[in-house]
Amino acid sequence: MVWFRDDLRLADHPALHAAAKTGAPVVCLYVLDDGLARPPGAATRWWLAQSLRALGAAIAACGGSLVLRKGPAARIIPDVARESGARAVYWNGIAQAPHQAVESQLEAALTKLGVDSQSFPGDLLAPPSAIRTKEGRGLRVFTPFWRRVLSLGDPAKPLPAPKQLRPAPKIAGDVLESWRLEPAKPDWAGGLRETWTPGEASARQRLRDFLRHSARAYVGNRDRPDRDGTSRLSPHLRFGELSPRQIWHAARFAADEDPALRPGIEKFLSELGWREFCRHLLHDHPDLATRNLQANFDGFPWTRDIKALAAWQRGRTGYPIVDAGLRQLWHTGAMHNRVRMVVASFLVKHLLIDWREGEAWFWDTLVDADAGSNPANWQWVAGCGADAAPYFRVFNPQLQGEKFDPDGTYVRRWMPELKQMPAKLIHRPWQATPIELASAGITLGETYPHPIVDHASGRERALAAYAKIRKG
DNA sequence: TGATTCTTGGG
DNA sequence: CCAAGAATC
Repeated sequence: MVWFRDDLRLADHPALHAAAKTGAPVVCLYVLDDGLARPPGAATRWWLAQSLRALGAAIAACGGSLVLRKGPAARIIPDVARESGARAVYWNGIAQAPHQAVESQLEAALTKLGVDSQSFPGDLLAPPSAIRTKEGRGLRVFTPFWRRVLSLGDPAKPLPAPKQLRPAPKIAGDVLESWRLEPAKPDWAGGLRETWTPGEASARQRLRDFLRHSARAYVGNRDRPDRDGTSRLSPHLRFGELSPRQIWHAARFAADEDPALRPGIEKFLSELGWREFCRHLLHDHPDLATRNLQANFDGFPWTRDIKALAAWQRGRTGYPIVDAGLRQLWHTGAMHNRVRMVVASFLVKHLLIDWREGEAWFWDTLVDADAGSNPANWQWVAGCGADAAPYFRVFNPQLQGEKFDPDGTYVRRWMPELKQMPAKLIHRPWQATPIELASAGITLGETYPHPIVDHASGRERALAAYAKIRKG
């Protein structure tokens, strides 16, 4: 039996590969365990449903079948092992405390039943145990961390997908729809369906397309939300439709074939490195999503402002680049990386709202919401993280817009009310004259809001608040 | 993976 | 007056 988790693929799946190699019939099992780790948000639940459908179809095409069960994994899996007469249960390990706890409970339960169990690595380029300081601590700064990972050389070559699976005896399972992972009334997932095709096949296609078409100009384009320059692999990676080492080897191969890709590939792989870094951080700090990594932030004077938080969530802050980002998120379940930094800085610095509020919103709305990356990067922006952005770095939303979306293409795409605004003014509508506003069809305060905080005074307020906790 | 303000040196 | 760079938040 193979227990599938955040590894919804057939290729480079060490547990599945090992099970298929035994030549015995293989039961493929996915367990929806709401009590394990952090309950998924609405957007990731939607993705999970699509990805499970794709995985089920792929397994069926090899002659096997995917069994779905709901409940505590440590109880369900031994149950299914007994029902199916499984001799062994294999899975790919997840280096996160709650998952590791379940893995060891499960191992004990299976041993009691006389069922063999085995866990395989495959979710990371390097295990946390391999990247330690002399004192045995995890690295807290990205650059030395990534250097250490690179110094280990290439990770193992990806494993092939099994060509055939011997069918196992029929086991009762849930119907996917009964899990109600997808929204029904209302069905808000239209924008997600337009934007994404979950599943392993689509993930591999996207990787190929990226390496073929976007890697060359990645360095210049990756920070430009108005261009199509990023890989958009994050949700596929989040659900393990691709493994990091598949990406690593495909990218290296592409760079070897075409040296012109090398700078882009190097930068791209370092982004994979950030994912790795965040997961290692989560391994060392299981409470990453709730606790400031820098304890002096525990007394930070956050404001509770429900109305400002709601304005931010719905993209009604009066800063076009911020609002466009949050609308893109609401519609598609994703946001361009550059804009994530801008909206996060705005929430935490201009509005002085606790980073956990923003983290929770992203957790619920992002299709790529990741237990490591999401909290680690929010902490980074807030300045309380391991390798934190300096506290005085307050993004100016107007300048960020003008620099990274110079023609306003990105803003216009997500903010139809600003469509008529000329590029010169699109990132600062509050400075437009009444005539300019009228000819763009905008009434400030009605069709588009006034800025909910003034940038200069918001910046001063943030610096004053951060000054209070500085030395602590 | 910043922004702002002040200084400097050229026109 | 302005661009470029340094200092500071």
